[in-house]
Amino acid sequence: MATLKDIAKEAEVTVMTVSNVINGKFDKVSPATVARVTEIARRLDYVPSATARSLVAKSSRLVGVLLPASESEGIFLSSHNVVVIGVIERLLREKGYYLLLRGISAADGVAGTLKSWNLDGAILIGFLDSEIQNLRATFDTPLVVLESYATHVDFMTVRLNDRDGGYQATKYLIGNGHRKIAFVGTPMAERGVDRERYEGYLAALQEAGITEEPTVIPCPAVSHAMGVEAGMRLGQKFPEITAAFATADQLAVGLIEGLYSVGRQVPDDVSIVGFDDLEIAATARPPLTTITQNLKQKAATAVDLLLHTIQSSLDQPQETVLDVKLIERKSVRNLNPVVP
Amino acid sequence: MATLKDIAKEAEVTVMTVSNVINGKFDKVSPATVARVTEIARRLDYVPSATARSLVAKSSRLVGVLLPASESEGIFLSSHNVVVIGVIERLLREKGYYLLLRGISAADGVAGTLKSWNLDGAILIGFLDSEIQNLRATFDTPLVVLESYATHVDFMTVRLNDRDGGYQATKYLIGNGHRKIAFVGTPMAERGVDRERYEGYLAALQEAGITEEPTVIPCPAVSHAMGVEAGMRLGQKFPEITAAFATADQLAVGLIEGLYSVGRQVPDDVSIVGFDDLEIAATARPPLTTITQNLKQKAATAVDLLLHTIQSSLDQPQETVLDVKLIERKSVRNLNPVVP
DNA sequence: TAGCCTGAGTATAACGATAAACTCAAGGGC
DNA sequence: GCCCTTGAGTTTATCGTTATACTCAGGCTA
Repeated sequence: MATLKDIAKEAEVTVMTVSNVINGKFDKVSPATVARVTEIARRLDYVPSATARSLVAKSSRLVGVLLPASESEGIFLSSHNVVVIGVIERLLREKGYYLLLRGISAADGVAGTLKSWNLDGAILIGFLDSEIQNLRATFDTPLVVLESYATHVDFMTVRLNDRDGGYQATKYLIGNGHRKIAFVGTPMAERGVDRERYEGYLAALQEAGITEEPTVIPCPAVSHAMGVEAGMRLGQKFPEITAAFATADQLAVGLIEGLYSVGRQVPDDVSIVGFDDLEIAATARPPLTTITQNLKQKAATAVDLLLHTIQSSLDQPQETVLDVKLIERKSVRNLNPVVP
Repeated sequence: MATLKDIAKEAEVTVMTVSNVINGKFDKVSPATVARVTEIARRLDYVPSATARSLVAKSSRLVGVLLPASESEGIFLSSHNVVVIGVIERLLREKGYYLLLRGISAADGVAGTLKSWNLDGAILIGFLDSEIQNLRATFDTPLVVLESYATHVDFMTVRLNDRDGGYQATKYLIGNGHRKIAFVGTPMAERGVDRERYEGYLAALQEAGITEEPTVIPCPAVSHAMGVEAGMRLGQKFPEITAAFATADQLAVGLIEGLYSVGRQVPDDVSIVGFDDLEIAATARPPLTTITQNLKQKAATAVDLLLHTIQSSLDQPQETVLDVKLIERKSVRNLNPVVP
């Protein structure tokens, strides 16, 4: 790898002059020298050393994308995090930043030696409240938090309007004539999103004047298998239910299968609305009506927020709430009489 | 951030002595000094600067994971690449390396300024032959290539035994009494894996003495929608076909739906075997019999190969072919008469 | 007692780049 | 003719670490 020194020797100037040319500070250098140095740099295929630069500059142009890692399995990338990370990567790249991907395991001294890279900032995805506090204490760089289940925010956060998601899903079911609507999820969990979604669900019920006790099928995990189990339970123990709102698409897809296995069809017997709009939602049978989030917008907001904070060095707590909307597919049956 | 200098000042020794303590070179330092310096380092929460280290050392402890990026959409992470990257991340982390995730777009000056980080090595996932040649020319560090569609290999590669996969899938269908078996994929494409799988398919047919011209449904893209289309075509134009081998699970799942839409059921009317064992294979209806690959093994092999090459600095072309196996689910019907 | 080794450091230079201060000749104003 | 400015660089110091060579006092050997 060619260095400034190599170019300087060949061009018979000092490294400083070459540095000035490379960085476009032409007011210090004669046009003839600029041309000569530029040509030599191109010929030697010169690329400035990022490590040397970040040593002298305050900035490393390195952004961490941090995810929780279990001891045995490493990081987990859910299918929407995959999209989010893809968008983050592209935006950072376009802006001249580099992405350090890193799993943070609990045992790992919180962030281990990650500090050594002098990150300009980091995006945290999917951590619990306490973990975020730890990370925040370790890094003095700007941090943006995504997919946080945190209850109180004293850092930059981007999250969905989960409450409105629950509300829209439930209202849609009600609009299709359903009144016995189950909630499939964990309203009381540490997973704050489900609590919010549950509140939206309740609000919609109340607005429609549905006063009976809501039916909740708790799901301690978010997985297909859990959904199947929930579906079987729902089908067998709650025959009066005509619709369900599931707080995750994996659950919703499992639900369809669980219901089917106990002889109940979706949407003919039970209607379902999911949440997340994962790939499986579109390809499920029937295709799943679900709450969709603008993942690209989420990622872009996070990157914008982070880079803006890095550049202005004003790191203020701030919460950005993104809209969600319902996307209509074929998992809900309209119970309303047809108006002629 | 505390530096060696800060510690040195407080311990009243030179930075060199501190450096020796930090790096465990105790033969140069008295036990008393070791204790004192260690304590101060801990108290100041010292972490060595990776940038400074990689400037002086030859090694940066940084490994690139490079993926193709389209101009508009950024990198694409298929669901098995997600698993692969997760495992790569964990293994690198355990070994003290850091992962730089980076999309490479064609327009991007091949690898742009990525060289500036002085990567110790890189893992390339999913590039075309020509792109790999370009990247190889840009980087003088060890490279391991995964999911390559390359036809000839003059670098380290880890790939599946695609031919055997095609063979196993087809043989399984034959074993279940099928003789009219379609191939759904692109045998002639640049995508070399399909060609291999096609060869395995042909080999199995031949072995079973099936001599009729094979039925091929070409699929220029690998997507659910493409599969649906193929399924409709298959169902309508080839009513004699009782089974199909699809070279990707997305195609297979689409196929099920396409067949269904023209009135043919899987597995009752048509049996299907897929390839890849994506998450959607297990949750499809019916659950898809498919060819599965050991993704963790693939990732681990790549990391081992890379780190070993980095440490021994012996970069030799080498091809590692991993076994695949068929995983039996419910998308194949047994046509054999039941033996009493 | 001169010479030598050893333990415990220190001093210097280097990695690649940049910021800031300095040099030094030519040209301009009055 | 003298002083000041300007253009086109150069010099020096610095970022945080590490490798290598050096110092220097005390103890040991012959």
